[in-house]
Amino acid sequence: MSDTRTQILDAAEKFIRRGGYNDCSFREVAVAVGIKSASVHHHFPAKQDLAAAVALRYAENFLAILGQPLSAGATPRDEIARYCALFRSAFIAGGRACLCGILSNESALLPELVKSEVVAFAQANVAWLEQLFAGEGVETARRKARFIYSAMQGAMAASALNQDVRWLDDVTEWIVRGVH
Amino acid sequence: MSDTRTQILDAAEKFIRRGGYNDCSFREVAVAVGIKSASVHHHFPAKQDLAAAVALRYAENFLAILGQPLSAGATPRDEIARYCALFRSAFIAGGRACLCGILSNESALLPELVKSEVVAFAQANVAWLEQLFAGEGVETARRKARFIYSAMQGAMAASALNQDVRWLDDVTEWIVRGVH
DNA sequence: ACCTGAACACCGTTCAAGT
DNA sequence: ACCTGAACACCGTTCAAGT
Repeated sequence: MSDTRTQILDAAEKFIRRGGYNDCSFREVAVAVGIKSASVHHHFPAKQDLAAAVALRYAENFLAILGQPLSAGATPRDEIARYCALFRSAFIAGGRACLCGILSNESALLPELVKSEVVAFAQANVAWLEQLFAGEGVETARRKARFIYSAMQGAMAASALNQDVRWLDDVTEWIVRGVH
Repeated sequence: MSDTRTQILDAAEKFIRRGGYNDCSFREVAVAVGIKSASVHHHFPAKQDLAAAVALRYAENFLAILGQPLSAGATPRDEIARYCALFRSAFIAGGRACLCGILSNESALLPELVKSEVVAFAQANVAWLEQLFAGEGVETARRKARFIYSAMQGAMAASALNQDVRWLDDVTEWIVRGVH
């Protein structure tokens, strides 16, 4: 049995992935955990604290799975394929878009605390990808990295919208084939 | 002086682009127009009717600007550049992501009526792009089209998140150069 | 430390009532 | 046809009060 704080984070992540920041309510989280909504505020003073904690936990887990790029003799192309596959399995598992992708498109309405976590996630992703293109100059590396990250986030949104993983597959296919 | 219905659509679009579906409230729309919130329901019975009408108007305008592809001797590369530039100017004008891109990432929480408008927008975009690659076989054309649409939507979200149009520029640069 | 009930100003929606 | 005030069940947040 996990502690109350973890249960709150689990419930909040589920609701945010269901329908974004506004679709996650303290009252619904409280029911899922088995406490009262006012009690949730004891663990996370405001909603932005809760959402920021969810985003941080998601980002740390995502980046931990990515690990160090180009280890064990993997080629850049191998690593790009692995990167894309990670998005695919995240979609298959959750049936929905990347948590930080969902929050990205709500950026205009997000409290500053949540937004900065999402920005950090995007920057960490791009930094990881840039290492794959280190030999090609900073500008090209940055463009390629931003391009792959953007395409995967867009494909995730489209797959979620159409409830069809083949959007992700089509985009992945073209990225792996075309970026060289 | 435009009619009440148009004023409601204008206000609703502004609020949706500010912060998504949930950040657009009948009460705030009513204040912007100068009527009471109950009166807004006379023009649009439920919130999904209002949001669907906003999405439809946005899509029709976007597709009208795109027009017929490959007319006046334009090459596919010209048209791709024009397509990307349209997203850029939409971002510059609104300072925010594509209205249908914002709604895409909220797809899980959207009422069916709104979701189907967003799906139609995505399909119309892909259909337009597919015509640019008509000679390359249906599967390649579909992959390229989905890929460009996804990358631009993701880049829009990233530009809005970071308040920096250079995300869009970097991705556009790579698409125009790389898709051939 | 952790939880609670009650209150506040918000929200979408409904409806009987006005012109 | 178009608008309105009042009510309903929701929301995030606060706070005094309990253990």
